[in-house]
Amino acid sequence: MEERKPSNFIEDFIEEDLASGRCVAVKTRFPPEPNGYLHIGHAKALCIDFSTARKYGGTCNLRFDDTNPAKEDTEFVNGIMEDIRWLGYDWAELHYASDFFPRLYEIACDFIRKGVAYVDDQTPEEMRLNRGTLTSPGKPSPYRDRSVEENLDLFRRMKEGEFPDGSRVLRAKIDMSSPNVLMRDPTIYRIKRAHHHRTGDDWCIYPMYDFQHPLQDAIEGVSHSLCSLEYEIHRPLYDWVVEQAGFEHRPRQIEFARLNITRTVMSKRYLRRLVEEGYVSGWDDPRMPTLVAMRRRGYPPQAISDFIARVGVAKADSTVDGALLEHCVRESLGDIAPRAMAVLDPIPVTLSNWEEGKIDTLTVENHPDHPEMGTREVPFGKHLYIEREDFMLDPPKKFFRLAPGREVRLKGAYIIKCEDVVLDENGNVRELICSVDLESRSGSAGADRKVKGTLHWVEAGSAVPFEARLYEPILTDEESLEEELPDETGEVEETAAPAKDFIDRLNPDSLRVLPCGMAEASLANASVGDRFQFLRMGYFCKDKDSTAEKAVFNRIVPLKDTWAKEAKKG
RNA sequence: UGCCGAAUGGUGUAACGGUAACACUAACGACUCUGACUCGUUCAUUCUAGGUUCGAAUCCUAGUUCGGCAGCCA
Repeated sequence: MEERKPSNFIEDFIEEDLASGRCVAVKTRFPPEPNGYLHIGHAKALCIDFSTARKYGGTCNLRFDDTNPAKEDTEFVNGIMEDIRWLGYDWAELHYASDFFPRLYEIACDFIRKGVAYVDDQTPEEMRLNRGTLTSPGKPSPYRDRSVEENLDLFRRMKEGEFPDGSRVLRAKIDMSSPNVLMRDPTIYRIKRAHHHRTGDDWCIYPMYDFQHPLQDAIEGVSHSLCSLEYEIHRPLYDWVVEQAGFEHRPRQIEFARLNITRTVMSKRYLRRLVEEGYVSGWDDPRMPTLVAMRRRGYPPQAISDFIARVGVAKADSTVDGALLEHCVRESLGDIAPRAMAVLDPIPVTLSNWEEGKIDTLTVENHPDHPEMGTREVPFGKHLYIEREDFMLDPPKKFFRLAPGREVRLKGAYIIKCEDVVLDENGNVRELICSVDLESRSGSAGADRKVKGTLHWVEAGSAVPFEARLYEPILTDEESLEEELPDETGEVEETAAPAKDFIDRLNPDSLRVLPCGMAEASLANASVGDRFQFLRMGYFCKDKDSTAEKAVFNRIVPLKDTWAKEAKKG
């Protein structure tokens, strides 16, 4: 049998549990709340949950923690299921916390009977005050010692809808002076009249996360409950709840650091704001870190799982460089995306010594490393387009593209020489007049002459117009810049300017639209979702906004560009 | 001032007492009909100070720094 080595601390624990017999079969769960779309941060948790189970021959459930009807919706449960499948995972069992409301209610009653839960009539404000502070103990509620009968009655009446929202809660009776504030009689049920997307108006009381989650894990028979670091402090409560409920089988909660990516918003709250306040076009705006957005933008799912695998799992907070994700996307696309030529920002080129109306049909490979991907035919004629940035009137020394009097090869076609430049009244380049070296046709006997640069191009008469949408990270680098400027005294005054709203950190250039692109004729047949490498410009994916008149292509990710860096240096 | 947790290159992970590895980034070079890809080369005395040991990133002690916790959110 193949040796199975643990590759992170979670698997160390699992090995330990397997060896000690504490756990017989590995069972995990992915427990999203359906209150938004999944983002790449969820993808990390998801990949860990599913792949860990898979590695140990176990199973992983999908469970919707739908215990807060105010924020949840069916739209999100469907979206979440779609995203998980897109990433290539499938769940063993599908559960909704809401399916277990009756059972959870019974367990809560058991807690009351055991004397470990009570109904509290304090106002939220009173509860807050009596909870104490981080450094001082809390005070017991005056209702803490109600009789079992009274508690049972009150709790039943809470459920029956006799009391207004917020008037009472059910609390676990633990320890009001615990150094862990979460253990100071946490609320486990609240009254909330809101329409639930699955149970409708059947219930007006809903269990809290700290009660529902551990019990649900135990009920499902989860062996390892993997979650992010912020729940670490909940673990004693988690264990307490499971123990009080008398489950023989005790799930083990293990926490890991969540994913952060540079210049990326990764909080559902903020993502929601971006959508609701119109900073982006929706949850699937290609600038969003949501999985729907990444899918629309053209990220292959395997690039995401590969990225997650490379990021690793640890307990230390960290921020991964977005360049790693881009690298994973390029790597997976490099091999599978067919090549094509498209000019994003065209300059017309007229070939002075090419006969008007004459078309030469060239055959070009669809992938330089994969001949089996075949070839396609590309027309070449007197009128062409090249990329505006591939021409300079007065080029610096290291620029080896087109300039007055210079030669370049047009990819798969001929070598041309810039003979004349037509400027408009503002001095902008309107058109280039070039001569062709008729002997230099790719593949012909005279084609081995070398020139410094090779450009992509498109034949004007057959070109397909399109709109290119180019993306950058949604946040500027500002945050790090701010951090580099600490006050001389080192003191951060409380009167200092409040932390910048993240809205102020939004990158104004996160979306750049180039509406006048021209693509080679073969792109006319592309379908929405098709991905290509536009030679020298990056990987692109046809967007759903495309119309019959004009295609829209999202740039998934640019190619690496050492010239751009060179040019920037000045 | 309480409790819980974490500190390894620019970034993220690895090394499970035996002499710091892998990936990304960056820089330089080779190759190139994509300035891509590919291929080379370069970039760390493991937060600090003590201690244990033949030997410490790993163990111990004391600090330092960072993160989380006082919802009727999850």
